[in-house]
Amino acid sequence: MPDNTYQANQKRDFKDASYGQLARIGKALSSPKRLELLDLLCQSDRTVEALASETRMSVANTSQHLQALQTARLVETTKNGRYVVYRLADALVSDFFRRFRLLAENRLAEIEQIRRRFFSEDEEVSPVDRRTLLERVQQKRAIVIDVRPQNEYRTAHIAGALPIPLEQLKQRLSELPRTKEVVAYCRGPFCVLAKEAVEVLRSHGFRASRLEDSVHDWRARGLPVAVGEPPVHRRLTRAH
Amino acid sequence: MPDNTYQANQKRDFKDASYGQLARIGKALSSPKRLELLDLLCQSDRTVEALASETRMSVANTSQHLQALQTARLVETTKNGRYVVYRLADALVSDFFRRFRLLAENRLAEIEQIRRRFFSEDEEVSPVDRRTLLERVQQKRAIVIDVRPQNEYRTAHIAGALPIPLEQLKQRLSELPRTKEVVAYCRGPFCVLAKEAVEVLRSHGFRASRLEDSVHDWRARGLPVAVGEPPVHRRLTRAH
DNA sequence: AGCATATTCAAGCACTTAATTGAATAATTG
DNA sequence: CAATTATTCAATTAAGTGCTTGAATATGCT
Repeated sequence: MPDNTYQANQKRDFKDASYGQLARIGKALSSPKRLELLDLLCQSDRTVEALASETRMSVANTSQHLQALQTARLVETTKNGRYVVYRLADALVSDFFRRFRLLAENRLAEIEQIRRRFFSEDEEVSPVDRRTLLERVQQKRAIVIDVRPQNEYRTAHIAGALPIPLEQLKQRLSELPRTKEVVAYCRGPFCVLAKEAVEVLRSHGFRASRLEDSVHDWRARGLPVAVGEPPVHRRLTRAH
Repeated sequence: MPDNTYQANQKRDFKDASYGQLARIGKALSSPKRLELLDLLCQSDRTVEALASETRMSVANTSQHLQALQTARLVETTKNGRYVVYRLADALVSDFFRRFRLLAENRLAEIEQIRRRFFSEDEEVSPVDRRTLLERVQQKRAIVIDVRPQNEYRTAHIAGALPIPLEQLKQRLSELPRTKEVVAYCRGPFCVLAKEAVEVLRSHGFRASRLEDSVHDWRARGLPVAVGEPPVHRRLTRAH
C-alpha cells in the first residue's frame, strides 16, 4: 500500500512536471503584447528598441516581455554592439504561431468581427481572387508589392514581389503600372501597412487591393517564397 | 494632425483587440491543469467528475478550469441528465494541441529529461522500430494493444489494435500471444497507462514495449486509424 | 415530495503578473 | 574619460489567477 502510494505519487509528479513544461509555452502566449512581439519576430530579427517603438510599449516593458519569451525558449538573442537582437529560436516557432493564429480565427468569431470593423470589404483580395493571383501575375495582369520595411522583405518575401516600403510609396508611384491590378501585402492579417498602401494607391487612381496573407501563409500554401534582394532585371522591366 | 492621431489610435485599437483575442487562446493554454484536461478531452468526451478524478483535482476546481477552456471556445458542453459532458469544440483543437506539444518538446529540453527520468529506456519502442511496426504487425510478429478505457478506444484507435483496458489486463493475459512482441499504447507521451501495462506484461514473461504515440500522432503520420468496436473476427483469431 | 448526486456559483486567500519608474550596467562615441 | 545610448534590473502598484470552501442549482431516483 505505501509502495502503491509512492508509485501513484510518482505518476502524478511526472504528469505535473510534464504539463508544467507545456504551460511554460502557454504562459508565453497568454499576453497580447507578447503575441504581438512574436508576430513581429516572425517577420525578421529586431532590436529591443525597434520592437518597443513598433508595439508602442516602453523599452523596459518590451524587454521584460522578450525575456518571458526567451524563458519559454521561443526566441533567442545575440548581442551586437550596444544592441541586443532578438530572433525566433527556430523556424518551427513561426510555423506554430501561424497555426495558433489559425486556431484562434477558427474558434473565435470575434476576430472576424474585429477585422470586418477595421477593413472595408472592397479593399480586400477575395479568397477566389487569391487562388488565381499567381496566374494573373504571370499573365502580367497583376503585380504584387511588399510594403514592409526592407529588411523584412530581405528575410523572406513572396517570390516576384516588388519591395516598396510604405514609407517610400508616395515617392515611388511612378514605378507602378496603372494598367495592372496592384496587390499589396505586409505582415499578415493583423498588420495595417497594406491597408494604408491600398488607401494611398487608390487615392492616386490605381486599382489596388490588400492581400492579408503573410509570407509564411504563402509558403504554407506551397507557393514560391524568395529571400534577399529582388532580381535586378525585374526592377528594370517592372519600373515604367 | 488630430486626424492622423485618430487613425493611429484606430490602428492601435485594432491590433490590441486582435492580439487580445489571440491571447484568449494563450491564456487557456497557460495552466498545467487546463492542459491536462485538454489532453484528456483529445481522447474522448468526459464528464466533469471523470475529469476531476483523472486529474486529481476537486470537482469545483475542475469545473472552473473547464469553463476557462470553454470561454476560449476550445471545448463545449452538452447536458446529459445530471451530467455535463465536455468535449473538444472542433477536431482542429486536437490537431493543434498535438502541434503545441511538439513545439514544447522541440524547444524545452526539460521535457525530454523528465521523460527519461520516468521511463526506462528499454521499455520504449525505439524510433526505428516504430517505423516498421505496421509491417511487423502484418507479418504477425507483433500485436498492438490499446490499454486505455474502452470508450476512448471506441472514439478512435490505431487500426488493428486490440482493446485491453489496463484494468482488465491481468485477467486477460491468456488472450495475448507469448510468441509475438506486444506493443502497448495509450493516450500519448504524458500518459502512464502503457508503462504500467508493459510492467505487468514483462513480469508475466511477455516481450512487451511501450509506444508513446497517441492515436492522433498515428493519424498525423498518415497511418490507419479506426473508430468503434474491434472487428469480431479479429478478436476471435487474436484470442488464444 | 424528499433525498442523493452532479455541477456551478460566490467569496476569500495566497500568489502571480503587467506595467511603471528610476537606477544600474554595458558598449560606443566624441 | 566623460557623455550618450541600448538594455536590463529592482522595487512598486494594481489587477488578475488558482485553489479552497461552503452554499446554491438542477436533475434523477425512490
